[in-house]
Amino acid sequence: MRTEHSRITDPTGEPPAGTPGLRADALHNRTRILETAREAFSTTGLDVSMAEIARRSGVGIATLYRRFPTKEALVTEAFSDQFAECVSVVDDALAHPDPWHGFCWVVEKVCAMQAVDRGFTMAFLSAFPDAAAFEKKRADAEHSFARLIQRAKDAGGLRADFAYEDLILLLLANGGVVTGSAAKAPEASRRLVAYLLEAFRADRAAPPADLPPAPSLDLEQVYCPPTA
Amino acid sequence: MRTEHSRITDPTGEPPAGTPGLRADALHNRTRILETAREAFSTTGLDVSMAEIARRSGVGIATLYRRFPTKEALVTEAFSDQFAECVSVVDDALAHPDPWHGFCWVVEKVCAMQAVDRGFTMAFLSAFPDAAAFEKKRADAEHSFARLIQRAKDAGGLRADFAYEDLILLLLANGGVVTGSAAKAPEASRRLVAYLLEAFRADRAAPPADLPPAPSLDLEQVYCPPTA
DNA sequence: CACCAAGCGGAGAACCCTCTCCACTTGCCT
DNA sequence: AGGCAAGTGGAGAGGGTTCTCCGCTTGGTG
Repeated sequence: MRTEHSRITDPTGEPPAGTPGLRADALHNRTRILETAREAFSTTGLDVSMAEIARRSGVGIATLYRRFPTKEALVTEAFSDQFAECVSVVDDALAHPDPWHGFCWVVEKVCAMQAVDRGFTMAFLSAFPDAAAFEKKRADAEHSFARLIQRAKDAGGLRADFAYEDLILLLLANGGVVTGSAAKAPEASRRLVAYLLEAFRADRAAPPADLPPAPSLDLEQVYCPPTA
Repeated sequence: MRTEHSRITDPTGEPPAGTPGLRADALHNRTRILETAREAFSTTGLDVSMAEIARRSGVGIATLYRRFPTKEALVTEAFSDQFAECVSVVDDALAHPDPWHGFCWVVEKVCAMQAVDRGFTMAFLSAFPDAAAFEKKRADAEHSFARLIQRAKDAGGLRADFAYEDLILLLLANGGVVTGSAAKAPEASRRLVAYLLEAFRADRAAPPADLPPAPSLDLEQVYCPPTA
């Protein structure tokens, strides 16, 4: 038998078990910190200081830093739920009977998430590129999305020269609109997405294809603004 | 007659006469500072420190600050040329015989300028919203652009529900793509612009107009990221 | 050619930020 | 009930930024 304090050992091996054996009060604090952080990052953006989050959570800075050794760790953890939601949105879209509508749905959904949450936008556009925790999920989502694209093309809804990188292009564009349009972000984002989806349609047969080639974008090599 | 040092009084009342009576060496420094700043802001973005600019210019920080009392002043001055170029691009477009091509031309041109100059993008998207020096020019450009839109609509090239705010939408989107795609910015920007221009065309008769209404964006109320 | 205001450089003030150290308190198990 | 590891808070280190102060240098003119 364990002579140590046999913490909340969490017999269910559930995924978010990032909290191995934590004393009850500590766990409570951790939860509060995460709530505060989510709230703050959502409304203000990623550039809320750690001191501010500690203050709003009613804990000392040291506590915050013991639970989340770096700011990056806190951000990663705070947004992991929404990130997972993104992934599941893609999977839902694959289940949609009409490939083109599935495609539109996922684009609209993810962009709407970006629009409503400033911090998520930044986190998503890999403001912290080495958030290894996201990598696996991102890879999965990429794979699923590639299938979604193929299906939508085959069904004739999506133009044939649509490239996977165009999704990143759209996300970056949407990110710019969202961070740029403040309170009006949701409407602005919706309008941009509507325009772009229209341009992505196959039926409006592409004019002399004067579309420049896709520049092989990669969320990894994305520039991260002055958040660091 | 003036008993003071009768500086370079600049008899030509040329517009950029922001330098009233400056000693020769001082003026030389000022020029060098501006060159350095333009270069630095272009490649690195607006978040180059004043100390760095002073160092690269080979002057002390105090000199830099005496010539440009705030960083904002320096940015404003550094980009005033390119800003003026934007304005003239719009005017050139108005001279173009084909309204739709004129419209496309100005959009492509301005977005290309954004794509090639990271600092200009930030400055343009009013990272410094109270740069009063820009206000007049901006107002002029807005007016000219409104005429351009009307002409393009009348000629049947531009879809009728295009709103002036869509230009801002496009600029913000382009800004996001540019800051997000680092070295590949020019290609990425060109591809985005091609997509959007396609969506703006009138001929591809708008489907059941499920386009959300334009959200009355305004470059004034634009959120400025963590540049300040 | 001498004078002196204009111009200069760099130290440092004041303010942010992230993250660390350490003495004190407290939950939990025996 | 008592012991002790786990948990805590706040001061402060170390880095960044913009911008200021002040004593020294120098261009240009009478």
